[in-house]
Amino acid sequence: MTPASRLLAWYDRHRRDLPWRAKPGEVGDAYHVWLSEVMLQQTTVATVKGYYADFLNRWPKVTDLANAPLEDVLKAWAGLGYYARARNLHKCAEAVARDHGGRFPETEAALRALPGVGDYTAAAVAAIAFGEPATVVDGNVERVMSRLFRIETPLPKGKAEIKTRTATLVPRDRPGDFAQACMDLGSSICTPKKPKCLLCPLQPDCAAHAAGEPERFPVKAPKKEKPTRRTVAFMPTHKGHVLLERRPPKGLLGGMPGLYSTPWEAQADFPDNWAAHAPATGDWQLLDGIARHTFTHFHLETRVAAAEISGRINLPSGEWVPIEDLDAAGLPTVFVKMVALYPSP
DNA sequence: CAACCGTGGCA
DNA sequence: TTGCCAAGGTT
Repeated sequence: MTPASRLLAWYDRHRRDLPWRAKPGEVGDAYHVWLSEVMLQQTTVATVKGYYADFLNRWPKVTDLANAPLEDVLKAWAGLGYYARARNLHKCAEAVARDHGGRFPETEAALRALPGVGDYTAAAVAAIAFGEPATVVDGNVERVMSRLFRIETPLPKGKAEIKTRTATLVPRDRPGDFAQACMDLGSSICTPKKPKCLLCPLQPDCAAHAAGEPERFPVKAPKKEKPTRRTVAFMPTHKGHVLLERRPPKGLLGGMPGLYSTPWEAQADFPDNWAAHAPATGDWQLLDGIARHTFTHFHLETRVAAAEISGRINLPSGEWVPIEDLDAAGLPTVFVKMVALYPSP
């Protein structure tokens, strides 16, 4: 018995039924596989399920998604995070429609050239949807393989070695199932903390288990500390509406709607000249409470100021939204937290 | 190649 | 409460 055959036998017994997963023996639909893989980047299965169903219901084919306005796609993506994924998702759909006749290319290299498709996603779609013997390496596979082979090189440097070792295991006949089996094993058995080695089909092959130290792997480079940035955000209201800005198309929360605010800067306290950054003149009053949110590389603390705006309004990029419709405005979570400080009637 | 880029769940 | 982490990609 090889590790791959042990793993596939385990997979056939414990296979999870997921919305984007093909029935046993069937090949996956490339559009479904791609959409799910992009959504699953750094995002949990539980979170993705609802978004995946919404997207497929609204845009049944990749050409439908290509024809949708970017703004609609961003709004449907709101709350999922990493909004560059949504921008690239739309770009990729356009590329498939325009350059590939509405069908996904079937080789790993051609997939890799699409926007938002990196090494992992290209390999996953190639293996799962097209049966190509591609080597799929995600966070789960890194953990499984670093333990199996007891790889001491810290991540991310050790990823090259992990991919090389993984490639030697990929079975030519079931590369897609092998990839999904590795990921399922990593998420259910070979977990970061307290791995269930007694239930693991690879236990007989596992070097880290043999050494009695599975939890020490994968070895990772030390992380940097996150600074805290502080800002004052503005809720300019007018007859039951609030003024939102459209953020610049790239960068943090790019292309998404949000509240106007002072610049988000690392500082010991909230800015005292905040009123100078208000998007309109008014009797600005700081609301009670602090909204806290953590991004990938910094913490953000926000105080919110509100004012009823009267007189002439002249703000080109802003949009007035009924306060009661804010939950449907497609706001990123950080702004949902800020808005929550505003007293509800 | 290191920095940038969200969010929610959980110990 | 805090840190960790989850089916990564781009620059």
